[in-house]
Amino acid sequence: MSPRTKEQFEVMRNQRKTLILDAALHVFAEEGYHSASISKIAKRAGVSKGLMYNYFESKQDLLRVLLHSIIDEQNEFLEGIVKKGFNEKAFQEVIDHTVKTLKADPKHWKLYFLMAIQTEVFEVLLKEQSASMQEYKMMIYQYFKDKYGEDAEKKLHYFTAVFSGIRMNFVMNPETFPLDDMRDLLVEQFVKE
Amino acid sequence: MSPRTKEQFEVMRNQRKTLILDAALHVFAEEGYHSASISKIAKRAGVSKGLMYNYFESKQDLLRVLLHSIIDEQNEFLEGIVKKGFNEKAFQEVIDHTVKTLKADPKHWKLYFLMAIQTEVFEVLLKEQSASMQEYKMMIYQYFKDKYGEDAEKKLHYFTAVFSGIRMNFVMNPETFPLDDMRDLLVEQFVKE
Amino acid sequence: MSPRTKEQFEVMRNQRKTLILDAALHVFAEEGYHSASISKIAKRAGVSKGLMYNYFESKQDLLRVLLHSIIDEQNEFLEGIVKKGFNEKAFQEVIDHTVKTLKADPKHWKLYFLMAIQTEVFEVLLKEQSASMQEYKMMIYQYFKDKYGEDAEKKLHYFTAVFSGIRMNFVMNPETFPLDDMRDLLVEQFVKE
Amino acid sequence: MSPRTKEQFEVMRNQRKTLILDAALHVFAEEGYHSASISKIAKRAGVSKGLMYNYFESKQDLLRVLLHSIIDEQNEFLEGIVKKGFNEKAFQEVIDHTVKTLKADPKHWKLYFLMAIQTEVFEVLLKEQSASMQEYKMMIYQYFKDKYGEDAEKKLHYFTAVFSGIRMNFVMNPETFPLDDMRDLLVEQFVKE
DNA sequence: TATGAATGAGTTTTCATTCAT
DNA sequence: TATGAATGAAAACTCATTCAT
Repeated sequence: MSPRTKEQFEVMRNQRKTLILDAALHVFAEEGYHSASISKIAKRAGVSKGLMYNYFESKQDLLRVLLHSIIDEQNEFLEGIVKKGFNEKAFQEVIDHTVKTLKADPKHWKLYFLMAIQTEVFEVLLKEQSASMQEYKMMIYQYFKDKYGEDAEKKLHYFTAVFSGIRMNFVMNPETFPLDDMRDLLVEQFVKE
Repeated sequence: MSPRTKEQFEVMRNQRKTLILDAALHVFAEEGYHSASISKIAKRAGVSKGLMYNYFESKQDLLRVLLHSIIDEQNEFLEGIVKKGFNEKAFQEVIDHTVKTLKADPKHWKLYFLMAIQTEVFEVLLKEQSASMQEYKMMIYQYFKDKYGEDAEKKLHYFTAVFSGIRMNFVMNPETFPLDDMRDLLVEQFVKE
Repeated sequence: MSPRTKEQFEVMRNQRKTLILDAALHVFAEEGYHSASISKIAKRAGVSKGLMYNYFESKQDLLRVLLHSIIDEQNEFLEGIVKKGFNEKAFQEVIDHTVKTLKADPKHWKLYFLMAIQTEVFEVLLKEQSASMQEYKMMIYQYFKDKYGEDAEKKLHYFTAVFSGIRMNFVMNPETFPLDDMRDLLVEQFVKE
Repeated sequence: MSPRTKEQFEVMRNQRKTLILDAALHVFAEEGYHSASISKIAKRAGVSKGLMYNYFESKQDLLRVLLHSIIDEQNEFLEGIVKKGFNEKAFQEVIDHTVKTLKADPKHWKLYFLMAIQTEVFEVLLKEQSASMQEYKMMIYQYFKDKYGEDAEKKLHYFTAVFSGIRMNFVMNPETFPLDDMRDLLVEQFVKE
């Protein structure tokens, strides 16, 4: 046998890793973190239990990696927003980008919300709340201040509730929940208004 | 010494039961169903593991009892609503009653939402969705139909999202989330409008 | 209230004791020693769990007492046999007495065989094999010796097997197993022959 | 190092499985089903408790496998008997085969009788009484009918008692009970006679 | 004497993780 | 790198026994 090149190995590793991550995503999202056993994930991925630990340090680590593919993308996006400065257009971009990512990957997002709500598992991962997240919060508060004056805080909380409600309802029911319609109503209420 | 009377035992049992339920509520709400072990709950309640099974048949049963104190109250309320017929006033009553119960017992409601989102544990308990729940859904749909015409469905989904978003945000942060303000905005948007 | 006399207490104690023993007999015979819980027995007897320990030292003790009511009666009978000397008539008496006691109290005997077969529980109780038991074995061996000569040992083993087989089949199926017919065949084979 | 091949694993598994089954057989036969704890069996087999569940689904399953090695062999034999038609020769074959299997594997048979007598555990396993068992019962009844006329039923019950008595006495005392002699007497009484 | 609440050691079972190959 | 057997700690649950009243 001709020895594989380093690159070939690298490619294989990544394929395997993706395979495992994909299996883990489905099992976690369907059964929750605790009920999802390493065995089930391994079986679904078509690899041995032992191999899992070649790619991931632990079950927690597996979850961490899955969530970070969401978190990182989000942070990156927020960074972009923050750099450009925040205005009505940016606000709408936030909404549209959220809709797009939700639709592109409902399973990941379902997992994200599932974990976000079960504080225990999640908190560890999110201590590390990004700097752009902080800045983003400031900016959006300023945006509401400009738009609604002294009602800003109330409106911001309301928007947060509406927005998270929509996301939650969608990930729990991606087939039937009319995300696009909701997006329109959201824009109507918080952008055009 | 003569033994305790039946009444004395009854009182003791109820005290203990409450004690255990209270401990269970906290541990479940803080750690989720799976991470909450009977041992932890027993320790928190200050009783032995074994005693738990004197009062509740199983861990599931413990959860069931906790959730039913929420579900039953809700069903009862819905029955009242359904009986009276549904109109603007009833709609507002639903909102106000929800706010009131959320504030009265945020921990129970936190547990309720936690479980509702982790389908697995919950489904079993709620197969038994009450008849009034069904009727209530019909009525509220009719209400939206009357109010918004062909936009009814969209608006209903939107309302559902907003409402659940508010409840969710409140139970996750009962100290800081301004529930009363949200109630006002909700009424303004879906009742007075 | 007038204080009860010592005698009255004694009578009550014995009634209670009988009540408990009877309940224990049924539960043990129906569910086996290990599956029979003290709770079930107490419930069946209509007394509290605690009271059981007022009358019997332990679950083992309860079993011991039950078995001894069988064992003692048997030993007493054997003593009688041994005293009178062993002959054809005595042999038939053994058979008839066995049939009579089996029919009079199949539950006790069922328990007896159940326990006899599960060596563990039983051995402790029966270390104390009575002197008359020993003598009886000698005598019956002599009886077979006289009757069958050098075939005695074989015939004795055969008789033992037949006899225990009959008893076993009867206690497992007291309603349908024709004990009287078996008795006749037994006598025909080992007495008249 | 390269991993073991499938065949190597297969061999290992079978060795281990046999090891565990053997340990289980001894512990069950010595202590009965309930007193035999998985811990004890594991210790005797020299493996961890956890490993037991890699090979058997549950304690019940362990018992089931042990008993089925008896039951299946028996059913197979009966099928053969049924096919060939039942006559004096077949009857003798039944006896001889029983003697042979009893001697070949007294521990298994001891377990079998132990469980058969404790109805509770057993019933579940044996609901599945084989069709050949049913046919066999018919045939043997017919055989007795032909041989003894109107006494058939009595004689059949007697034979059942004798036969089960012999088997029982042997498995409880395989070292000392003269099985071969009993076989001869049995044949003499129920075949040649 | 009588009650049943309470305990704690023991049971079966699960599963993330390790390890020999 | 890859396998799956093996471990061990922890889970839910049971039950004989004790104890305060």
